[in-house]
Amino acid sequence: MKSREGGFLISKVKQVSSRIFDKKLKSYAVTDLNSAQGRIIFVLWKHDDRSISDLVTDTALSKATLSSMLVRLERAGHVKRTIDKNDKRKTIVSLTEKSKLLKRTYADVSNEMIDLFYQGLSEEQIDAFERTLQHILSNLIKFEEDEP
Amino acid sequence: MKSREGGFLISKVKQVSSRIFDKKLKSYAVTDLNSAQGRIIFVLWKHDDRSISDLVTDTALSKATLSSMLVRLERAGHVKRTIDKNDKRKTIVSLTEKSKLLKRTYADVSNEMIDLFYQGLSEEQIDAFERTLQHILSNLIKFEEDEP
DNA sequence: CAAATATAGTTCTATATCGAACTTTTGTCA
DNA sequence: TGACAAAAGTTCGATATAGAACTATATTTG
Repeated sequence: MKSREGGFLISKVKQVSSRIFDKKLKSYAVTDLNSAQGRIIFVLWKHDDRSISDLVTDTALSKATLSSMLVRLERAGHVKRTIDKNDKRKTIVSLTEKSKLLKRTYADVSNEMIDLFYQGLSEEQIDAFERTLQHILSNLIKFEEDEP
Repeated sequence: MKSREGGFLISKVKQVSSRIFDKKLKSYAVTDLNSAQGRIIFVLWKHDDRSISDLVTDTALSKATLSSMLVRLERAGHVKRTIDKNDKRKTIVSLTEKSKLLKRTYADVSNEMIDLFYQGLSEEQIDAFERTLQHILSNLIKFEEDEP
């Protein structure tokens, strides 16, 4: 059987790309948002006013992680948290104007990252890659849901 | 242009798979080694007695991260550190007997992870995926080396 | 309806991660 | 050779991350 090390490779890619992403953000004078926080803001740009449970699903982070990250994001003025009127257990996380202004710059950095990622690969290869990645993510999420 | 989010997907896959890996290790009664530490031990299994700089290359972690992780790994008895006779700046990291005994169990957990990862994919798809992953990693590493 | 259970978040504690600044040792070169 | 530069690690302070235990609210069920 062939030896596989997809998980190891993914860890390395994640490590290096986070470092580069953070450096690029700084080079664009984005000093009060890092790549980890950006992942959370990113999902809110796609769908604002989400509960923390929703963000757990969207980001694949634990609720403990999100809880503390949101404190920092709120302190930095990127999001605000309000309690859901209809269900007082829920917290609704919303973007502020400040974070909306960052969207364009963040998108530029993201695009630079994507260009770097996929340098030297064809559209077909990229399509196949992202499809496989999505498939792997589904496998993992299904597993995590089945044995909590 | 098509919207790409490979980096975002990879972050999520890394997040979920690390959580699952840690849970699997515990289920195998491996309580004094987690997945992050395992990544370091893993490269030492492939090539023992490496300097910390070598490990920076092999693991894609920063030297600051490795420095503190190795303290914990040494304290837990998984590795020992010795100063290179010929170059006193260098530290040589070596596996202990204890960590060698873990190799089989760790490999079992790794294989379970790989099976889960690639469930429902063909050998060809997996080959292509790992090749692309390797390509992306090369792109990133080259970039990081070029602008330090 | 009251008690039991489930859901949503927070807090606590520990590890992981990194950049920047630092020390020590080695290498270079005028 | 002596000063300067480069290389190898460590330390420090900050953020990221998660499991376990906890609080508060909502839902289910007898």
